[in-house]
Amino acid sequence: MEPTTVRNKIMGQIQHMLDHAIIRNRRFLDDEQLIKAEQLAVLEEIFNANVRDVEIRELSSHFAPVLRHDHPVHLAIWGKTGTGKTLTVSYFLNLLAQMCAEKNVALRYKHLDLSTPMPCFRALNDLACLLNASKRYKKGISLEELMLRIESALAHYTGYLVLFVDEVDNLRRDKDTFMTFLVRRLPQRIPAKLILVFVSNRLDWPDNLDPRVRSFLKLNEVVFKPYDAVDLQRILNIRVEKALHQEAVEAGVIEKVAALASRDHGDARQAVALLAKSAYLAEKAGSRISLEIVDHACSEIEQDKYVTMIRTAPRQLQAAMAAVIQCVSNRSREKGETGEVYHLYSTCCHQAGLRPLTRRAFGDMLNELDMYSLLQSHVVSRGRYGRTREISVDLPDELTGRIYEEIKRSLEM
DNA sequence: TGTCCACAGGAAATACGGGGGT
DNA sequence: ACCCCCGTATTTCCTGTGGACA
Repeated sequence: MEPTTVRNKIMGQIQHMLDHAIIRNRRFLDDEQLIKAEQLAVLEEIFNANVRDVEIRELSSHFAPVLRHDHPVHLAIWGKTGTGKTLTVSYFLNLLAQMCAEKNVALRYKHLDLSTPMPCFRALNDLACLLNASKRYKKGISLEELMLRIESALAHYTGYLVLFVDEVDNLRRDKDTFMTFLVRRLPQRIPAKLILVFVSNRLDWPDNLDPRVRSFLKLNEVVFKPYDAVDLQRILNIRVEKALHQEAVEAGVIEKVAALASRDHGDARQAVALLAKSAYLAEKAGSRISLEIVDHACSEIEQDKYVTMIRTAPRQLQAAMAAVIQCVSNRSREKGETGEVYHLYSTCCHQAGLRPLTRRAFGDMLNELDMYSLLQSHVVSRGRYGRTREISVDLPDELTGRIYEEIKRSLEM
């Protein structure tokens, strides 16, 4: 091909992409990439659209006594993931801190983020870091020492101290030690007026708490309901304004994304992800975002979930899945049965340098894969030819292929 | 009707691994 | 550094099962 032809072709393609640009500011489709101020700006708009109104009002009435120098009780907040608990509370506490500053009420708030599971030690350590009371330790310092440092850091502070403990149920071991410290010991040892705010996504969270702590803990409760379709539409609209060229979004797209998201989770983050994927696909195809593209994006996200699930699964589980896929596809047969699949599984393990588990454990793995709906299995009895499980894979062929490739890569086979 | 296949799946035993205490 | 403890993963052992077949 003539060099000029190639050049023209490439330039034409680039021009075409520019003409059909859909995404104006990619960063606004992914919260991770936004800096704090921008996040707050987005939030502000969301709240201005009357989303989370009820919850904010409850928070307000809970904290109102602070401005009258009263001491409110502690607060527990429940809601599923992606319902905006963390963001709403941070936003609210920011505002509250501002208001208090204006009215000369001393108030500090700290956000203790337990979004990854951690034992009591790390939680205390993080808290100490937040209060500038200590540096980060891996070990080598006793819990008592940490507690003392926290206490001495606060020894001269007499105002309000709001401690926002995010995702409390991630406290692994010794959670009672931590809770006892926060609920019983700390308030007695420091002059500050302590207000604890616990966020959790499980309703039954206080149930497995030390009864002594629980009875001591006076709680007010706020529940965050999942977003409904209308809320999600508002949230999405804001994102569209910031991130996309509006004319590239066909009518009904937002409604559709919102409906899909509210139907099966009500998680705002996932709704935005779906919008982002749609925009991305549309841009790649050089078209506007249409309803079909949303469907397409939805199924891709769905598929991606399966692939990441298998990618992050333990290797044994991967080997088991590989065996099932081999059995179902290679022999052009619909169903596999336990004995045969187990045999294939042993071979897989051998190839991947794993020690095969026993049949018993293998059966449990099949159940697990079934739960993730990576396969379907049910037991049948074949009379005097014994009982077995009929195992089938009910996923699009293309997806099965992707999963298999993923496993091969991961197991190096 | 009894037998027996080829596995399911429960319970208890055991191995493993990581973290805490000394 | 060492040992102990505890929660989890896996194994071992075992009983149960539906229906074809004789």
